[in-house]
Amino acid sequence: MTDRITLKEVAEAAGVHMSTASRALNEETRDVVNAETVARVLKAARKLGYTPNPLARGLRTNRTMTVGMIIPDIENPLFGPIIAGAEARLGADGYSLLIADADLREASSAARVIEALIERRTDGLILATSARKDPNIDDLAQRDIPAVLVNRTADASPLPSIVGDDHAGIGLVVQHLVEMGHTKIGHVSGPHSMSTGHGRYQAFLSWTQTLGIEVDPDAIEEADWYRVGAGLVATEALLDRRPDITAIVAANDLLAMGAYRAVRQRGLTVGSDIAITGYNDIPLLDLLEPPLTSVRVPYRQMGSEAANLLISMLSAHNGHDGPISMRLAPSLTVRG
Amino acid sequence: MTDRITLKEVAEAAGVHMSTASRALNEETRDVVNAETVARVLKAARKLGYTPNPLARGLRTNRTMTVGMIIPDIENPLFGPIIAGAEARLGADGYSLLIADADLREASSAARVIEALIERRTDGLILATSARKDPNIDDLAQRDIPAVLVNRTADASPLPSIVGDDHAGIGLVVQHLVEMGHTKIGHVSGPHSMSTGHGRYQAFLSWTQTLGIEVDPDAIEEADWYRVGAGLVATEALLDRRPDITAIVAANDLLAMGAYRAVRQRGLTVGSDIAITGYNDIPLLDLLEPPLTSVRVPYRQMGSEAANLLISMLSAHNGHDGPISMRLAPSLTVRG
DNA sequence: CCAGTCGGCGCAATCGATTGTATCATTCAC
DNA sequence: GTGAATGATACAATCGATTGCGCCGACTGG
Repeated sequence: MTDRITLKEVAEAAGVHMSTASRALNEETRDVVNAETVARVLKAARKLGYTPNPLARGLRTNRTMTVGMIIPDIENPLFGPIIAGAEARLGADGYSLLIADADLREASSAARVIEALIERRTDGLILATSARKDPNIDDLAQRDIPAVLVNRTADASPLPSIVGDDHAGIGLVVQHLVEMGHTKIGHVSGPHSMSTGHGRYQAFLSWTQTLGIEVDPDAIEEADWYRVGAGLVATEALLDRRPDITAIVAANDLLAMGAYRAVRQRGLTVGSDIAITGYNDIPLLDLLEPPLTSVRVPYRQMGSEAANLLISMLSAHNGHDGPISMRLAPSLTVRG
Repeated sequence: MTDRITLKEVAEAAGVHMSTASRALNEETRDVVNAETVARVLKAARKLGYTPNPLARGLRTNRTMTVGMIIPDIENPLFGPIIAGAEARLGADGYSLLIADADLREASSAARVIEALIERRTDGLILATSARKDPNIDDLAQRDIPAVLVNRTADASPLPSIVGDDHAGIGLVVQHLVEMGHTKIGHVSGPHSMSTGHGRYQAFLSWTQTLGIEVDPDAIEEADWYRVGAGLVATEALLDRRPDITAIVAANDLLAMGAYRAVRQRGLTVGSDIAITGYNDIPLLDLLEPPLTSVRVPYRQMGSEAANLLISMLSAHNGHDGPISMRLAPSLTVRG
């Protein structure tokens, strides 16, 4: 490792004391130093290639300029854009992103990961992991640790969150299907233990009612996981009960793919016999046969808004403005 | 933020001096302290909920227990497993992962990102981003900064790397196609500026020759990017020149999908008219029609091996053992 | 009985920055 | 001309750990 230049060396090169050099280098305190001196210090710093030691600074200021992000399942392509968006926004303000993935199956794992991130003295946390009831969230709020939820939120969350507008999104697909002439629409719902599963389910109920479509509990089946296999099973159950439906709104693209399979297994054709819609608009959907109509959620923006919110919380010298949550508007990608 | 317990407080609670407490808490130095005292300190630490301040420690020891990882395109689902594997391995040794994504289009962007990570005093770097000729890599090696390459490597890289065995992987698909009776096989190659594109291309040449299949430059086309669109264009050019080929080995799944489209646009049927194989075995491929046969690369393991290697480099008190690179064996997932 | 060892700890310097306060030279007001 | 105000900089404490060194008492050997 190359030997690093310290503030003291810069100060000596500029012929001033460390403290003066520090103030000259620091935007905020620059104005208490003579302009000419500032110039001299800056020049010396540039010439020597000075970069402040974040550890020393952090030790003194109690800030690490680092935020932690907890992902339930980093292999899920959903999170790539969220991470990218957050990282870009954080980087613009000099923050770095510490990534940790927690096994979403047990809350204790998430708790451990959160604790590790806090011990690292991260300035704040972005959680992409929450269930509708998550003790960790209340815990964080109680400890006054700056944190925001992204993608999923908790019921009555004490933490601000950035999520997609599931009500609007489901509205898009349901309206689309109705416009296509469908009146018997089923719903393969996501797990109700997650805000997305629950929210989309509620939205489905609400929209079918609003649009005057039949609302039959038998036409709704909950998948116990956001996986293709779970979608297959749920769709089978659904079609067993209601073989007459002509369209299925899946709560997620993977569930939609499961639905594709289930429909095919019955010898029916996706599209002409039964229309299927997805949610999330993950890549490659257009390569399916027939291509899947889905709801596009602005994940990248979601990540960047979450970062934005967290940054504003971290720099709020004044009191909090309370949790300012956001719902991002989705859009419909029509393909089928 | 809760007020944190310091070492001094633990020491006082245990009735010893800071330095003794420090030694007692530290595995390595524990043995110079009386066993009974160690127990007392540990108990006090546990009772008070002491967690060392990584900034203070890092300032003194010059280690942050943090490694940086640079991803060219975090939205590419390929990198999820790599990150997950690395994170898991690093976490086991107390390291955290700082993620940064660099725009792969310009090396200067990568250089900036690398610099930022170094200024953060990361202990080491994992690069998933290198081109075959990458000035950044030589720069890092010259500066003696611990770093490993993952997934892609550079020509004659001075840095150790963990990559997939492209020769073996291409061998798997070519052999498979030959066994299916194909003799006129085309290749849609990835960009030759990347080690994967170049390596698979070389492997294709080598295997066709070994197996006694025709080797015709006209049956090979280089896509300029790992994207569906690029695969489409390349395949069209390929089929224009050689409409008689019966199989295409694509250097990547996305290119394979482009090939699907190109074949269909010509009114041909994928599978019966022209067989297509992919590479990487990204998720959801089995949902294509017909499902895509692809080469599975152990990406998660790749990430964890890279982390493993880096950790061993970081803890090598003795000199380096030189760059120990690895090629991970792929496997074939037959579907079509 | 005395010198030499050694186990066990405490002292204090140190890492590299930030920041409250002291110092000093001017300038200004009255 | 004296005191106060002001601008510019230096001094030194501080953040919380690690670690080289030295001290002290007890034990051992001759």
